[in-house]
Amino acid sequence: MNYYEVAILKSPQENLTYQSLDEIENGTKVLISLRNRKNLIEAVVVKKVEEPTFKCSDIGEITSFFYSTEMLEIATFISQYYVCSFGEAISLYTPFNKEIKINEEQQLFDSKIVLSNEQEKAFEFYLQKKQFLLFANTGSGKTEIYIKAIEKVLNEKANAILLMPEISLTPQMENRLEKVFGNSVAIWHSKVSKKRKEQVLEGIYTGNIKVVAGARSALFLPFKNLQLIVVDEEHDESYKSDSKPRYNAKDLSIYIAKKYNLNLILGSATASIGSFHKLPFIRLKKTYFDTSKRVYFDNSSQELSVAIIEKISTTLSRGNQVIVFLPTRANFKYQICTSCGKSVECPYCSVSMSLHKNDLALKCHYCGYTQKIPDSCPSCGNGIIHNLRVGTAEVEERLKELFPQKIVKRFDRDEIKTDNKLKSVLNEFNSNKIDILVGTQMLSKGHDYHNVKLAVVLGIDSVLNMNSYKSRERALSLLIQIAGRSGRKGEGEVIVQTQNEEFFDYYINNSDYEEFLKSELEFREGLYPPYLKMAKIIFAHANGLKVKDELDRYVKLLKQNGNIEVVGFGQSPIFKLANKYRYEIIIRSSNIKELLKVLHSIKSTMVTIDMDTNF
DNA sequence: AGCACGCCGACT
DNA sequence: GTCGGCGTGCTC
Repeated sequence: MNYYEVAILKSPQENLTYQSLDEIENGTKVLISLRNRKNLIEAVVVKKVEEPTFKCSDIGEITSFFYSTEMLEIATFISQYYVCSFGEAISLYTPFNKEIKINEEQQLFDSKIVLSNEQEKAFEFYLQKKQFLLFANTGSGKTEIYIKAIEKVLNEKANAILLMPEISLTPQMENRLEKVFGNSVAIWHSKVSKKRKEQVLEGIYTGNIKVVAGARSALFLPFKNLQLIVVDEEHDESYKSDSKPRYNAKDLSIYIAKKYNLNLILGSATASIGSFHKLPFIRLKKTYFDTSKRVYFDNSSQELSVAIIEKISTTLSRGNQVIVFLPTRANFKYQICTSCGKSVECPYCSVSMSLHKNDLALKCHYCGYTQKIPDSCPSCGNGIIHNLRVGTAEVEERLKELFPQKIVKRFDRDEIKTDNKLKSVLNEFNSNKIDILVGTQMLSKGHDYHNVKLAVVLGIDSVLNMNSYKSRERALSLLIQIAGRSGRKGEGEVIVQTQNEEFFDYYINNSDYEEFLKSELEFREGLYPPYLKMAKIIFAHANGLKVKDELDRYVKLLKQNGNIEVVGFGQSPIFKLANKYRYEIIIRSSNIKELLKVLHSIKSTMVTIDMDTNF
């Protein structure tokens, strides 16, 4: 009889031991029974072990799917670093299939791309360093370098992965890749249909699909000979998963590339501080079109000041387009009573609800709860609910009043719900059928706008004033990303509404982002990442008293540990979410081993651990 | 995470 | 009396 340690897929429980008469290789996917469950469940053989002291059950079925040694190793790392079970970590992967034969036919690609001198230098740097940060201004031609690098790897019979945040939002990348790699490239993200995913997997198994451009999950596809990972817009915080395992696909890419000596390109116009600290970088500043950008500041606090309206008006009268950016989604972020100052809160989550004018309703952004707009304040009964902080729909309405002869459209998650809608709005905009596009973060994410000569940035102060050590990085990179959308060909203007002109002006007009990264690194030394590690311990339970007790118990316990520091603790920013009360503890340490030891020692059903949390 | 067990209130 | 609520605890 053989005995095997087995990890149960998607289960938080520890590995168990099963027996079988068969000789089973490590990584094989098997089906087992568990005492309390009626159906067979999926598990992975981790290793062969000695006969245990307790009685074992038989392995029910051996499948033809298997996880490679590398997959098992990386999953081990994930379970250690991001604090989850091995079963949860390995579940991120799609296994290989033994039954499908690989098509060995060699295919050569010719991108026909000729790199500029600057780009050539960056490519040489890549060949020399293997893993590097492509710190390249908007419009300096990052994509050509990605394609060249992918082309080279594919022509050496290897595979490549290109990670992008929200790839479903960037159809132009898809087009460019398909032009060069044809049927050998596939797109992979959560919105790809089940049927298409099966096709793509089949293609990866047979070797016909050699490169995948995708979201986080593309990192876990069963490529036989992965040699390159490209992480586009590497500063983007959406690479961090917010469900268990809470891994960061960018950080994991760095880990994997270093461990297996793979090629790695992290690309961004506003490089993250972490990557800037960790990797050699090359700067690409020159843009194809000689763009001259002028950035103006406006310190008014009205939604649309006279100066802003004038700028928009001038731009439009010259036949050019305008984008207007806001950090919030709905019409107004907060509804505040003019008499008692309270806002209307969601009954399930302790957050203020947002106004959706089309539906005449208040909507909770976290749980989706919707209610009618109350006629008077629900707290004091006599005040009127007043709108604070403007949103996209409100600005859209205002602009339509101001420029009735112009076409104004909204570009946010409420408006753009499908791929087709996205493509059609982008098409309309790029063929000049829309004059002003009003939107949120979505506006800043890598789209090419050809005729935009003015970017209006509203509400950036609310990003800068958020209570996080990352606020400055977030606000400045966001501003630069949006500014990059204006004047891609020729002259462009940006007008920023802010009370913090000094900060933005210094790094935009007098200095640059590299300078900012260096000063920020100085500021963070000894206090924040990348110099030390931070983690958040989240406590959640329907019983508010119970969870508070648990929090207090752990605060006391953690404060006694000399190897880590309790930075803070208390109610979560959203105290009540989906009917659960939430508290959190933030800890940090320069000693990663000790930090992880502490995190692994926490055994509580109320707790979720978030390593390298996006504060 | 599931899933069962078990101990309490409300129904034919 | 038993149906079903979800709190607690276990899974080789």
